[in-house]
Amino acid sequence: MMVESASETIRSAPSGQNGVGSLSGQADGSSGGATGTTASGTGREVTTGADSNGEMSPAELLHFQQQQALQVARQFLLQQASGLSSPGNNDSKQSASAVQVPVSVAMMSPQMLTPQQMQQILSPPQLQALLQQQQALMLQQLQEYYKKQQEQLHLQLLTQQQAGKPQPKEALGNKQLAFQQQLLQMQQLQQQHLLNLQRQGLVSLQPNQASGPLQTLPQAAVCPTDLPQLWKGEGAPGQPAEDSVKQEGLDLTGTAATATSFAAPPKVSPPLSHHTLPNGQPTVLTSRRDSSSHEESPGSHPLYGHGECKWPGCETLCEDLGQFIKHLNTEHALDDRSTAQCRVQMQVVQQLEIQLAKESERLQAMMAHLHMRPSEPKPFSQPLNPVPGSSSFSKVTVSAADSFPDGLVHPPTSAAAPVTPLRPPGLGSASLHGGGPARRRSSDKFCSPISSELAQNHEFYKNADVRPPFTYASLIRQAILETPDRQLTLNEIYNWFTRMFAYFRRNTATWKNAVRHNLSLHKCFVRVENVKGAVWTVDEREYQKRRPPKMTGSPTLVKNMISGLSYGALNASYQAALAESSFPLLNSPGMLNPGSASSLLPLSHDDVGAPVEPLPSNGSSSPPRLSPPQYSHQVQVKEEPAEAEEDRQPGPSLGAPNPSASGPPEDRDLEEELPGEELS
DNA sequence: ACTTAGCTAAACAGGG
DNA sequence: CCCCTGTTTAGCTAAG
Repeated sequence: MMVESASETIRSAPSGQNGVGSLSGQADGSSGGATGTTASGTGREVTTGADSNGEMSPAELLHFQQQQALQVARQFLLQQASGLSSPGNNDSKQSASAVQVPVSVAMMSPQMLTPQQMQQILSPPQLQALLQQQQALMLQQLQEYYKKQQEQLHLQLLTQQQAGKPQPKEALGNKQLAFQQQLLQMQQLQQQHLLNLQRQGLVSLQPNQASGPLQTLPQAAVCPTDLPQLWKGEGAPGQPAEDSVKQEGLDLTGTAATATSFAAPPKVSPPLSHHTLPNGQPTVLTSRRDSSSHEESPGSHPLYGHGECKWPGCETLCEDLGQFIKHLNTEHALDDRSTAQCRVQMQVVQQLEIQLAKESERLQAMMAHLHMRPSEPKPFSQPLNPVPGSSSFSKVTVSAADSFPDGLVHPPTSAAAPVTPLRPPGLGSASLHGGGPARRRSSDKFCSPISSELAQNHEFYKNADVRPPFTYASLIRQAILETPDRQLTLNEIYNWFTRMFAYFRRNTATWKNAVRHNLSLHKCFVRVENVKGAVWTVDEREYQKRRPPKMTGSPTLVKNMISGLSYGALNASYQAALAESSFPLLNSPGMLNPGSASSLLPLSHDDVGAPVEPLPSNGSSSPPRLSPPQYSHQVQVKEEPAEAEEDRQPGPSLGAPNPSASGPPEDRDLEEELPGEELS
C-alpha cells in the first residue's frame, strides 16, 4: 500500500516529462514563471525608467531612455541569437495543444503537444529547414529594425538637442511625445520578443505572461485603430521618410549589409521565400484578395465559418455567405481599422513562424546534443523548399492576436496562412494525446504502422528523447521481426530499444520491466528455449488476433483518415505501408518523399498495428492498404523453435534476406547491430 | 457506467 | 547475496 503511493509519485514524474498530460497547466505555471520574470522584468525596466526619471533634463531623459531601450533591444537580440539553447519545452506543447487545428490536424493533431511531438510532426528536416530560414530572417529583421530605431532615436535626440533650448515647452513636449511613441514602439517590439521567448522558451505562461506585459503597454498598442498611426504617422514629428525606412528595415529582403554588430550567421540561404511588402496597405489588399480568391471557391469564404464572421475580433453572425459578404464589405472594408487588424494578423502569423523557428532550433540543438549523426545535416543543405509555415498553433494565435502590439511591418509570409499539412503524422498521431506514458493505443493500432513510422523517423527517435508512439508490444515485435531470424533474447530486445530510441536510454528500470511484463503477458510473444538460453519470438497469429477488431470496422475512422490526410498524408501512409517491410533499408528517415517511397518495394507488410491488415476485406477504402494477403512477411522459421508460430508463414518469398535457419543465435547480436537500420 | 488495452510498479521465484 | 530473467498481481488512465 505504502508502496503504491510511492510508485504513484514516481510515475507522475516521468509522465510529467513527457509533458503531455499537463500541457497547458504545467506549461503555464512553470515556464511562465521563469520566462516571465525575465521578460516582464526587462519590460518594466524600460517603462519605469522612463517614469522615474522625471527629474532629469528632457534631453537627458531621452538619452537615458534611449539607452535603456537599446540595451534591452540588444539583450533580446542576444537572446534570440543564443537563447535557443534554453531547454524549456513546454510552451510549444501548450500552444500546440490548445489549438484547434484545422483539417490537417485531424491526422497530426495530437502530436503537437510537446516540442518533441511537434518535431515528430514536422519531421526533422522540415523543421530544420524552416528553422534556418526563420532564424536568419528573424535575426536580420531584428538587426535592421533595431538599427533603424537607433538611428531614429539619435536623430530625434539630435534634433531635440539642437532645438532644445530655444524651443518652447510645447515643442519639446511634442517631441517628447513623439519619442515616447517611438519608445513605445520599441517596447512593443520587445514585448513581442518576450512573448516569443516565453512561448518558445519554455513554458508557457503564455496566457498570463503574454497578456501581462502587453497589458502594461498603453492600450494604443493593442488597439487596432491606433495601429495605423503607429506605422503611418508615428514619425509625425518629423520624418516621414524614416518611417518607411523603418518598415523596410524589417523587411526581410532588406539589405543584409546592414547587419552589423550581430553578424547574423548567414547560415541559411538568403531570405528567400519572403516577399517584401513595403507597407501595410498593399499587403492588406493582397492578403485579402488572396484569401478570398484562392480558398473559397464554392460557397465558402475563408473568413466565414460556422455562420459567423471570422475576421479577428468580429464574430458577427451571418446567415449565409451573401450576408457575410455584405458584412465583410461594410464592416471590414479597406480602412485604417481593417488595415491595422490585418497587420496584427500578419504579426501573429509571423510570431508563429518565429516560434516555430525557435522550436526548430531547439530541436536541432537537442539532436545535436544527442549526437545526431553528421548525416543529419542534410536537411540544412536543402533549405529550399520553404516549408509552409506549419503554424497550426491556434492558441498562440489567439492570444497573440488579442494582445499583439504593433510596431513591425512584416512580410505577410503567406506561407503560414494556409495551414498545410506538413506531414502526415499518420504515425505520430499516436503519441499525440499520449500523454505521459503512452497511451498511444489508438495510433498504434490503426494508423500507424510502426515500421513505417520508424522507417521515416527512426533517425529522429534515435536521437531525440521522445517517447515513441507505440506500445511496448509493438515495439518488441518490431525488434524481433527486424532480426533475420526473428528471435531475440531479452537482452537483445533491451539493446534494440536503447539503440533505436533515445527515450529508452533513460529510466531503464521502468521500461525494461515493462518489456518483460509485456513479453510474459502477451500470448503473441513466445519464449523459446535455446541452446544459449531463451529467446523470444513473435507469434504473428496471436499478435494479429489481438488487434484486428479495432479499426477495421470503423468506417468513420477510415473516413477521417482519408479526409484528414489529404493527399500528403495519404502518401505518407502509403509510403509508410510500403516502407514497413523494408524498414532497415530505408534511408532517408526524416523525409518523406513519396517518390522515393514508391521506389521501395513492398516486401511484406508486417506491420504492426497496421490498420488495415487484419481485414482487408472491408471494402472501405483504406488508404494505405497493400495487398493483404502478403503479409506473410518474413517471419520465417527460426531455427528450432518450431512452435506454433509458423503456421502462417507462407514462404520466404519476398525480399527478406532470409538467413533462415542457419543463423547461430550467438551472432544475432552482431547481426542485429548492423543491419540496415543503422546504416540507413 | 462499464470494459478493454496499455503502462507502471512491485512482489516473487528460479538460475547463474 | 546479487543480478537477470520471467511471471504475476494490482492500480491507474485513456479510449471505446
